[in-house]
Amino acid sequence: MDASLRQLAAYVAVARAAGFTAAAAHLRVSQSTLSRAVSDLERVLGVQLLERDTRNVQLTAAGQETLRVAEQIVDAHRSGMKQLRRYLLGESGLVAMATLPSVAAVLLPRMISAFRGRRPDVSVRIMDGLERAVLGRVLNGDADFAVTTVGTASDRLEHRPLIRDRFRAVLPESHPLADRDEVTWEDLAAEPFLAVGPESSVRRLTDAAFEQAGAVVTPAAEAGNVATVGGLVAAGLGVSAMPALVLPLLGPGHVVHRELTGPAVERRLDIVVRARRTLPPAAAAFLDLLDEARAEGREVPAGAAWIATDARTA
Amino acid sequence: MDASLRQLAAYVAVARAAGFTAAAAHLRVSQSTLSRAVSDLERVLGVQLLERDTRNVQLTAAGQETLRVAEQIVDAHRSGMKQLRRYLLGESGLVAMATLPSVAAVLLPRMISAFRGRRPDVSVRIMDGLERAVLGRVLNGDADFAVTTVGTASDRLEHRPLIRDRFRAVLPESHPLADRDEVTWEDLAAEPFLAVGPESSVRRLTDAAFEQAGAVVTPAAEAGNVATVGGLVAAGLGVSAMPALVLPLLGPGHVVHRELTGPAVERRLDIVVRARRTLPPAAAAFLDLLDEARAEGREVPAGAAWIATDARTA
DNA sequence: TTTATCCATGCGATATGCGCAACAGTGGGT
DNA sequence: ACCCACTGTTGCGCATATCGCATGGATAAA
Repeated sequence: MDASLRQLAAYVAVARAAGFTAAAAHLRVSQSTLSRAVSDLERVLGVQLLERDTRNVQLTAAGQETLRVAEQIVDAHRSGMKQLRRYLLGESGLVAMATLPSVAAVLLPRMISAFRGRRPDVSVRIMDGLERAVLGRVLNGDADFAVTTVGTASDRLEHRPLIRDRFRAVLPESHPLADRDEVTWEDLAAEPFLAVGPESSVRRLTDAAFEQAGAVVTPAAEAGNVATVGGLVAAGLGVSAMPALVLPLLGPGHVVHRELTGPAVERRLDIVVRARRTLPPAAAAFLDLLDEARAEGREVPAGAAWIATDARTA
Repeated sequence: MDASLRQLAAYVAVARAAGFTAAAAHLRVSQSTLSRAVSDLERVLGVQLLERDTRNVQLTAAGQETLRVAEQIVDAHRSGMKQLRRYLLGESGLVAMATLPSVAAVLLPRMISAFRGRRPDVSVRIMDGLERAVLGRVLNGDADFAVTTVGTASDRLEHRPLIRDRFRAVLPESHPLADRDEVTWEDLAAEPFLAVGPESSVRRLTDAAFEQAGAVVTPAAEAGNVATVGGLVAAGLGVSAMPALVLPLLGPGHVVHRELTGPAVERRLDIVVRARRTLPPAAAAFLDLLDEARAEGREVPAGAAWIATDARTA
């Protein structure tokens, strides 16, 4: 007892073209098809919609009303499908990413800017936090993916290595070590070391670096976030080591940074997605953009470097 | 490349019921049908919409968006069809009628009131004017039908006699003829006669009545509308004759009216519609109401009387 | 381990949709 | 007055879509 979309679309075309032949040419179907479709619609509705006058067709009163309604329905379908197509092509929708504050502030902005330049109708949501929280966002579905370090692997997550981020020594401006072009972890171990809190993935890596260098370092002080540590360094309380990408977060204080040699210590930033789960198209498009930027070797903040694609899940 | 309504509706049902079996029971179709429909939709869109987990189904991100869109489309179709059904049943829409002022003011109000009581969502538009204008409204389609006198028949119009409206003598309160219960056209012919303008259908009938009575009457005065004529009568300038339905329009002036005997003169009010043209459903419903009122012999203003249905086109 | 439940799929019957070709009505041109 | 060009309708056959039944594979519950 319901009119089909096909019948309604056919009717709209015929009514607008004021003729079956013209409408058929417009829709690229045979004229007899339209004749039947409209005839069927009239039969289904139980009303005559058109006054056929061999020369041209005219709408009856019921035809007018039916045209209004049919246009609404057909338009709703057309615009809905268009909407959906755009979404599925990643041209609309939302990219929800979780990431570390440093990545959010230093690495992502240029990526997001490029992305929004190409896909202005896609919203980007960034949820920054420490590693644990970031991975939690991905696991519970709040975020489509994460760009973060990964301490312990989970079989519910998949990783794609993205960026290598070298640690650099962070020193007070007037510190003796600041005279050198490069310093070693042993050099740092000999100074009062200012560490970030144990929640931070950076802390895990500095601890490991010192251990690897055979040094036992007890932090002279700890702070929850890197900017605070930077402040402590600027105040001359000691030295620290941080990945290059976080350095811009330290602000314009009186600190300098130098290359860190000896054991090359770096953090690896991975793209992390939920295992066995397809990404929303817009998110996939964003990741494609990252891959593209990597393939083109597009510029990345100093101290960071792309990791080639063929280096697969670790 | 477009999803069919059937696929979208199936998907909405499955997504809402969170399962194929439950949705199938709800839609009264087999489960396999839904399985295929959703599968087809996924194929058409090129995206997985549901995570099938043998126990229950979950929406993917694309599934969420598709559900939003599919609901819009399906709702638009459902509500559109409902709208249309109501229109076709005459439960919504517009009744546009053209009629004479007296009919509009005296006969129709009770009919319209009854009609709107039953079909409150139908608008009623009344266009009043003199016979020529009224018929013009019907001919050009402004009005769905008319209730009016018809001087000359047209093959582009169809008539259905509706109401017989007897002429009555209209006299100044203190006029000698006012002492009688009834007067004749000859009586009136002996008095100064006050006529409505030649445009009015009433004028045609009074002229005919005098001629039939063998009297030659030259109006003592003419006025464009009956209320003015009533005023002239009240002022004692003469007498007149008007159909019963017109009398309420004269207002509470000092005029009286009496039965007019001799040749029984009446005007016939017809329902007039365009030939070979189907009425809008709401208008048809209104005419049905009139027929029903006639069949039940429902009360009609004094001086007017229903004309039986079997008295066909004249 | 067994059972019940759920979704996917092969299969055959049927309905629907489509274009071709032939037909029928009508207005303009000759 | 006649004919032609154009319009919409309809019969027909083919292709495909749609449906339900029956079946199979997988998994959670008993």
